Amino acid sequence: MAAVDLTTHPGHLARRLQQAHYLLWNTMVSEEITSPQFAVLNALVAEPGLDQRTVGERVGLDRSTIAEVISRLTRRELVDKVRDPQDGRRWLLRLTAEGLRTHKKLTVRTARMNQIFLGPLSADEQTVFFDLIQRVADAAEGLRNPQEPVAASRG
Amino acid sequence: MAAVDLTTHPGHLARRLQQAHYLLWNTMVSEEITSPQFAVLNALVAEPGLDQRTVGERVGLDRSTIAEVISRLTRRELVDKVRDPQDGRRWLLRLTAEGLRTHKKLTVRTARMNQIFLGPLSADEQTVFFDLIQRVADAAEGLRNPQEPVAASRG
DNA sequence: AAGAATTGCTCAGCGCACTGAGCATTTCCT
DNA sequence: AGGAAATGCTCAGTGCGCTGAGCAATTCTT
Repeated sequence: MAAVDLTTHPGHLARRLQQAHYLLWNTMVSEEITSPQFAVLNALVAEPGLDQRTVGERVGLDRSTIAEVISRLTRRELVDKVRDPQDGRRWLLRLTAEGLRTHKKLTVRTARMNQIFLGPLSADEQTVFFDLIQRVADAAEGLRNPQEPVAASRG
Repeated sequence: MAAVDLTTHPGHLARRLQQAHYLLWNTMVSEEITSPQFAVLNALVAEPGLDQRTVGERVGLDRSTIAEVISRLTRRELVDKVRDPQDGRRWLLRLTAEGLRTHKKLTVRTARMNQIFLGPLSADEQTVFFDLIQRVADAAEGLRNPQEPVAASRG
């Protein structure tokens, strides 16, 4: 008899929120391209020619996951991958024409979907919603990636 | 040049929030038992003898996922599974003694973790945080599971 | 009582997400 | 120049999460 109320557990809420989003995305945006895939396309629109690791950093995906996502995008010919001639370890990534078209199309649909998704909240509440989630996520990420001790400042 | 700002995309924020939580859980709560697994244990503490589908409903997992989670929990001997003698389609689920002990232990650690996780927010903000996320998630789930039309109330 | 529909569960297939191990290239240090 | 360290990526393994197809037991209908 020590069951806990999961509605006060942020992890549980985060999972439910993401699932709900996933379903809505599937019906309103695309059944082919997923939300993380869109995030990658978007990162490459902003900064063409990024390498794989950096793209992962921009969208918040680790080395293994970003590799898989990109392999799916290249298989669909939305992204091009070429070895960096300056540094043979890197793959440089770039959208194809088709990739750019896809990004454009999904941008519109995503905006529509977000409106529906956030519909239950007033404009003010939406702002708060973004702010709170971001602060929590940023702080937690900070716990894992402790800042470089900013060089040795004595002591 | 039509890149979008992902920090205003609830889906992206939800994913980051969940990842951040996942990492913290791993370091502060358990490397063996995951958050969804804990949710299942918790549901069975509250209502012993539930069937698989209903547990899934309680914690927000679909039929396939709940089957996998439960198979891991039974493999670890935290949960017992017996055929319902009244209805041969059902598996009835119940915690083992070990499962109960595990739930107890993790309840404590989870509470500690939640404090850290929500640390960046004031008490008031935490309340708002729960409220906003829950409203959005509930509404989105409602879109997918439209209420039974409450019988035919004329026209 | 027999057939149809429903229900609980399993299985295969896809995709996201992480870790640890390992490979190849580059860079850094002596 | 030559070895050590760092860096970008891949691979194998585990777990969550969804869909569609299918099986077996139950319930509903006639």
